Amino acid sequence: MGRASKSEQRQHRQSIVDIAARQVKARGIEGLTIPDVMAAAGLTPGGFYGHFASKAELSAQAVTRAFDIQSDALRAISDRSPGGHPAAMSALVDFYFSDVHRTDLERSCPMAALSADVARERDESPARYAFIDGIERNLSQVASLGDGEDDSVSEEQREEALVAIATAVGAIVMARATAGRPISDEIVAAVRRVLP
Amino acid sequence: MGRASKSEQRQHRQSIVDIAARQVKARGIEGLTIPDVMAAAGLTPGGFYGHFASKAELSAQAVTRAFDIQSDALRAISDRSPGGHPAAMSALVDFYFSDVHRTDLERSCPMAALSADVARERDESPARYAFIDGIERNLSQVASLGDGEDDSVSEEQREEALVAIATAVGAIVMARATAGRPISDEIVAAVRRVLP
DNA sequence: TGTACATCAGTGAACGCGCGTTCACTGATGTAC
DNA sequence: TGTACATCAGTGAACGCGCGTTCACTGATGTAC
Repeated sequence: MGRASKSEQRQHRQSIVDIAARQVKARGIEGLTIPDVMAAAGLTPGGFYGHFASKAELSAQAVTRAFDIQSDALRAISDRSPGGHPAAMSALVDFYFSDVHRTDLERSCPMAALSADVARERDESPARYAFIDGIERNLSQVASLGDGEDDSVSEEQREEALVAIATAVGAIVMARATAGRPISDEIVAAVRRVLP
Repeated sequence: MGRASKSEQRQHRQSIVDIAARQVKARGIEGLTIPDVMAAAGLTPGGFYGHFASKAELSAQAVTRAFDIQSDALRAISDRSPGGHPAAMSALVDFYFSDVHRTDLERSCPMAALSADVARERDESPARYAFIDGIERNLSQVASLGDGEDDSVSEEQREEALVAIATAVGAIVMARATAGRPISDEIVAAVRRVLP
C-alpha cells in the first residue's frame, strides 16, 4: 500500500473509531477485537498501533464516540419535536422501544449496551472514565430535551430524566435478553405505560 | 488423586456449578473460563469434561444456578416480611440498593448482572434459554412477594412487578458503571423515590 | 516547476499468552466371587 | 468378611486457535533545493 496521505490517515483513524463504536456495543468491551476492527476498516492489524497505544485506548475512544453519536441522535429528536419537553420525551420513548432500536445493537443506546461491561471494568479504566463522562452528557440532554436552546435544568427535571433513563435502560436490556418470547413484549408494554 | 467416590463426584459437580454461577455474574459469559472455575474448585482443567460436554453447557447451568440462588434469597425476604406484599417489596428494594448488593457482583441479581451478556448470545444459545426461564420464575416470585403460600398473581401485580424490576435493574447497572462518582448515588436516590 | 530523497502510514509475518478441548495415564473405588 | 480386578473420576501435558502486540520492511508522500 505504501504511505497514506495525511488526510487518508485522518480518515483511517476516524473510520477505526466509528467501527469500534458500533462493534463495542454489539460485542461488548471484551468482544471488541483489533483484527476485526482493522479488517472492517479495510486495513491490516499491524497498522493499529500507528493510531493507538493499546486496545484500552481504543475501547475508551469507542465509548466516547458511541456517546457522541447518541448525542447527535438526541439533538435530532429534540429539534424535530416542536411540542416542548413532554412531546420530545414521548418521541424519544417511541424511538427507544422501536423494533430497530430493540434489535440493532450496533446503532443502539450506549448506556443500555455498555453499562454492564463498564461495571466489570477496573476503577481507573479509561473506558469507565469515557462512560461516566458520556452518561453525564446524555443525562443533561435528556433532562432538557425539547427545551430549545435552554439547557438549564431544574433538580426535578434531572431526577425525572434519571428515573426515565434507568427504567428504559433496564427494560430494553431485559427485552433484548428475552427477545422472541412473549415476555419481551410484555416488559416493553408494561414500562411504556409508566414512561412519558 | 486417583478415582473420586460417587459422592465426591457429586460434590465436585455441585461445586463447579456454584463457582461458575458466581463467576459468570462477576466476569460475564465470555469472561467465565474453565481453568479458573476448575482451579477454584480445587481441580484441574481436564476433569471438566467428565462433568460437562462443553463450556456452553456450563454457562447455561451457571445461569440456572444463579437464578436458583436468587430464588432462595427472594423466598427468604418474603418469609421475613410479615406485612404482606408492600412491606416485602420495600424490603426487597432495601436489599437491592444496599452497599453489598451494589458492590458484590458474585452475589448479585442475575437479571442485572447477565441481561446484557445474554442479549449478545445467539438465539438458540443454552444460556439464553436458561436465562429466560430464570427471569420468568423470578418475575412470578416478585409479583407475589410477601403473599404467603398464594402464588396466584393478577395481571396488574405482574405488570407492577415488571416495571419495578426493569427500573431497579436499569438503576443498579448504571450505578455500578458509575460507582464512586456522585451520579451513582444520585441514580439510586432518584429511583428509590419512585419504587415501593 | 522539476528532481532527489528522507519520512512514515500501513503491511504482514511473527511472538507469547490463555483459551477450549483432547487424551494417555493413574490409582482409589466399587463389584464379583 | 476378605480378596482380585475392572471401572472410571481426575490428572496434566498437549493441541489448535485467536487474541494483543511487535517489528523489519515497503513504497507513496511530502519536503528541500
